[in-house]
Amino acid sequence: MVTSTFQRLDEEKKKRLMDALIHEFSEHTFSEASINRIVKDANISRGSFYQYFTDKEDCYLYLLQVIAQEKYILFQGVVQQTPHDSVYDEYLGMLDRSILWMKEKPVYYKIGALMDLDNSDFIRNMTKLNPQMMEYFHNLIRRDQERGIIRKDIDPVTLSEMLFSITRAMLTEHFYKQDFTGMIEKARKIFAIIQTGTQPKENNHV
Amino acid sequence: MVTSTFQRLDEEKKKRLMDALIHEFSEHTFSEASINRIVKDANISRGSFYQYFTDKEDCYLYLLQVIAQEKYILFQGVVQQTPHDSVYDEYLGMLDRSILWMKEKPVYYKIGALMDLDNSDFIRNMTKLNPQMMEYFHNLIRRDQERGIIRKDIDPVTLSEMLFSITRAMLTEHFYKQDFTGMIEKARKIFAIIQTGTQPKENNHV
Amino acid sequence: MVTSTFQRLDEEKKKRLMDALIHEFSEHTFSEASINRIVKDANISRGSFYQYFTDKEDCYLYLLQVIAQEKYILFQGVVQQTPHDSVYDEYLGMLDRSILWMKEKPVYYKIGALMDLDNSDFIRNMTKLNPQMMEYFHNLIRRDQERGIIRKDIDPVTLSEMLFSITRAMLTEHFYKQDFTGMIEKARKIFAIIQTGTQPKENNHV
Amino acid sequence: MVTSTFQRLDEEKKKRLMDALIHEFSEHTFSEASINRIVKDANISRGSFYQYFTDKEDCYLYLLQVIAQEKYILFQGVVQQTPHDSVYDEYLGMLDRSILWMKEKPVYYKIGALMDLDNSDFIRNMTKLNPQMMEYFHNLIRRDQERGIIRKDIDPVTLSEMLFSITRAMLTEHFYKQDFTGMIEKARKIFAIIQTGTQPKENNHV
DNA sequence: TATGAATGAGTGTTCATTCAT
DNA sequence: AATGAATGAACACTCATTCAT
Repeated sequence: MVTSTFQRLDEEKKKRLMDALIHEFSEHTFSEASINRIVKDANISRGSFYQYFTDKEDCYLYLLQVIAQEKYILFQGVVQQTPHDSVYDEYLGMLDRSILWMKEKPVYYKIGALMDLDNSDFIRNMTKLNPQMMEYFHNLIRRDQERGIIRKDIDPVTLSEMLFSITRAMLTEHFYKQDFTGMIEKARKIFAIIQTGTQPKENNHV
Repeated sequence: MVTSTFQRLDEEKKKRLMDALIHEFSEHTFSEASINRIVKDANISRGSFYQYFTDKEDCYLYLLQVIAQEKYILFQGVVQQTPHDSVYDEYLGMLDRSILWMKEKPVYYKIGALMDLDNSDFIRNMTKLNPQMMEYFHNLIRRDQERGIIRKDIDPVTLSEMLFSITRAMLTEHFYKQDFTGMIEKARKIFAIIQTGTQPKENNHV
Repeated sequence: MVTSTFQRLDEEKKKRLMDALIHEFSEHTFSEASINRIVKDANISRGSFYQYFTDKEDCYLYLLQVIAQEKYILFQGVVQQTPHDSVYDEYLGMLDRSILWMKEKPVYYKIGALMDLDNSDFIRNMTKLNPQMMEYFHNLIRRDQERGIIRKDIDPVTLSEMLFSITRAMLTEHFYKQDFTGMIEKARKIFAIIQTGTQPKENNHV
Repeated sequence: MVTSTFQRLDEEKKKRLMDALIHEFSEHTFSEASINRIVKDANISRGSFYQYFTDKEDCYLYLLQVIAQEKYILFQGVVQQTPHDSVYDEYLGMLDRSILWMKEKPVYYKIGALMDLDNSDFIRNMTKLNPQMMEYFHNLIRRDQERGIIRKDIDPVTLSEMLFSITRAMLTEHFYKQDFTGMIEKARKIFAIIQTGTQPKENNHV
C-alpha cells in the first residue's frame, strides 16, 4: 500500500517521483522496470522509495490507479454528453476522446499497453473492461431500442461487445502506427455497415 | 541460427529441451524468461544450451517457428474447405479451429499472447497479422459479393478487419476465462447481426 | 567515475579494497584481471564493488591515477633539485628515484608494465610518455648547450629520446632481474660514452 | 609439445591452422585468445586441435618458435653481410631489415609485442635478447676497436646494450605510429652523436 | 585419426530489498 | 523521516578441455 508518508510529501518531490514512475513504466515492462533508475531519475534515495511504497508492485499499482483516475475523469465527459445521439455517436465520441487522450498522454497509454502484456496475476485483474462503462453503453443501446433506432431482438450485451472489440482494435492499431488521421471516418464507415448490415436489400426480406 | 548440433540431438533430449522452452516461454515474457531455468528444467548443462542456440533470442525464434509451423498445418485445413460457404462460415470455421488449437495447445497460445506484449523490436515484427490469410478472406468477401450474398458497396478490407477484430477479441477473452463453451454460438449471433444490420426494417428504406 | 560512496568509505575497508586492486592488477593484465578475485580478496560483496566503481575499467583507471599521483609526488623531487648539475646528472637522479620507487613499490611498477602490454584502446592512450617531463629535459639540454657543456648543433629532442630509451631499457631489464646493484654506475659509464663519443681522439678532428 | 600428428598433417590443413593461429594471436593476448575462434577459423574440429597440441600454451609456444625461426633466417642476412662496414652500419642494416620485416609481417611483430606483455612465466623466458646476436655485435665492436674506429677503452657490452636499447625503442615507437619514414635517417643522426659525443670540441681535451 | 557434443566454472554486471545511522 | 551502504542471487554468455564414438 502506498504509505501516508508518500501522500504527505511536498508537491514538488511527489511530482518528481510520479514523473519518474511514468517515465520508467512507459518504457519498460513491469519486470524490466528498474527501481534503480526510478530513484536516480526522481533524485530521491533508495531508502525513501521503500518508505513510500512497500515494493515494486506497490508503486506500479499506485501508478495504474492514478492513470485510471485521470482516464475516468476524461471519459466522464463522454457519459455526460447530450443524450440525443445514437449509441454509435457515443462510441464515436468515445473514440474521439480516446484519440485525444492518446495524443496528450501517450505515456499513459503505453503503460496500459505494457500492462496488458505482463502476465503477473495482480495485473490480470486490472485489464478487465470497466464494468461501469459497459453498463452505460448497454443502457444506451436499450434506449436506442426504445427509440426505434436499433432492432429490439438484438442483445445489447452482444452488440456492445462487438463495438468495443472493434474500437479497441482500431485504437491499438493506430497507436502503433502513431497516426490517427482518418480513424473517425473509418469507424463511421464500419458503424454504417453494422447498422444497415452486409446483406443486399433484396436478401433482406428473405 | 539453431545449430545443426541441436537438430542432430537424440529425440528424447530434444523433446526435453523443447518442453522446457515451451514451459518457460509460456509462463514468462521473452525478457523475463531465464535460460538458467530452461537448462535446469531440460536437465542439460548451460554450455550445451549455447551449443544448440546462439543466444536467448535464437532459441525463442526457433520456438516461435515451430509453433507457427504447427499452427500453419492446422489452419491449412480452413483454407482447403468446401468453397460453397459464405465468408461468415469461413470465419466460424476458423474460430472452431482456433478453439481446437487453444484447447489442445494452450501453452502455444500463451506463448503467442506473451509475445504480443513484449515490446522488443524484433518481436514487434512478428506480431503483424498474417497477410496471406488476410488476402484469403478479402477474396472470400469479393466472391460473396459476386454471389450476391454481400452488398457490393462494402469495402472488403474494412469488413475483413471488423470480423478479425471481433473474432480475435472473442478468442482472447475466452482463453483467459479458460471456457470456450457457447463461443461459436455467440459468434454466429454476432455475424447474424452484422449481416442483417442493427436497424429495424422499417428504418431500412429511409 | 569512482563514486563518492567509495571516497566516503572507512579507511580500513578502503585500504583492503585498494590492496586487492593493487594485488590483482599487478599479477594480471587488465583483461585477465578478475573482479571475482578482487572482491573475494577485499572481502566485500560483489554488489558493493559496483557501488564503488561503475565498472572494471573504472576501478582500473582509478588505480592508475592513484599510482600516477604517488609517482608524481616522488618525481617532483627530481625537478626541484639543485640546478647546477648537467642534464646527465639529472637523468642519473631520475634513475636513482626510479630505482627507489621500484624497490619500495614494485607492484606499482608491475602494474605499469602490464598496462603497457594490454592493447585495449583506452590503455594505449595512457602509455604515452609524460610530455611535461619530456619538456623539462629538453629545456635542461638547451640550458647545458648555453652553458657550453653540450654541443649546440645537437638536437635536444633527439638527445632526450636517446637518453630516455636507454634509461627505460635499463630499468626494465634490472626490474626483471630484481637486482638494481651497479645500475647507477653502469648508467654513468654509458653517459660518459655519450659525452665523449666512441671515436678515438685522433679521429675526432677528421 | 606439438605432436607428430600435427607435423604429419597435409600441407593445406597445416597452413589453415597456422594462419588461424597467427590471426588469433596477433589480435589477442595469450589469455584473451580463444581456441574456439581458432578452430572455427581454421575449420578443424575441436578434438583435432587437442590432438595436435596438448593445450593452449603449447600451440602458442609452437607459433612463437615458427616466428623466431623465420626471423632468424631473415636476420642471418645481416650477419653475413660485407664485413667492411662499421658496427654502426651494421645496426643500420639491422634496422633496415627490421623495418622490412615489420612491414611484410606486421602480424608477426604484433604477436611478439603482445608476447612482451603477457606475464605468464613461460613467456618471460622467451623475451630475453637473442644471445647469439648479442655476441655477434660484441665482436663487431671489438673488430672496430682493432680497426681504430672505436675507442679501445669502451666496454663492448655496454656500447652494444646502448645501441640495442635505442634501436628497439625506435622500432616500437614507429610501429605503433605505423610510419617508418625517416627512421633510418634519425638513427644515423643518433649514431653520429654517439660517435662524436655530445661535448663541444674545446671541452674534449680537458 | 578425427570428430563434435558435453561440461561446469568462469566472466562482468544488475537487481530489489534491508537496515543501521 | 531520510539516507545510502550492503548484499547475494540472478542475469546472459564464453571458456578450455575431455572423451565416447
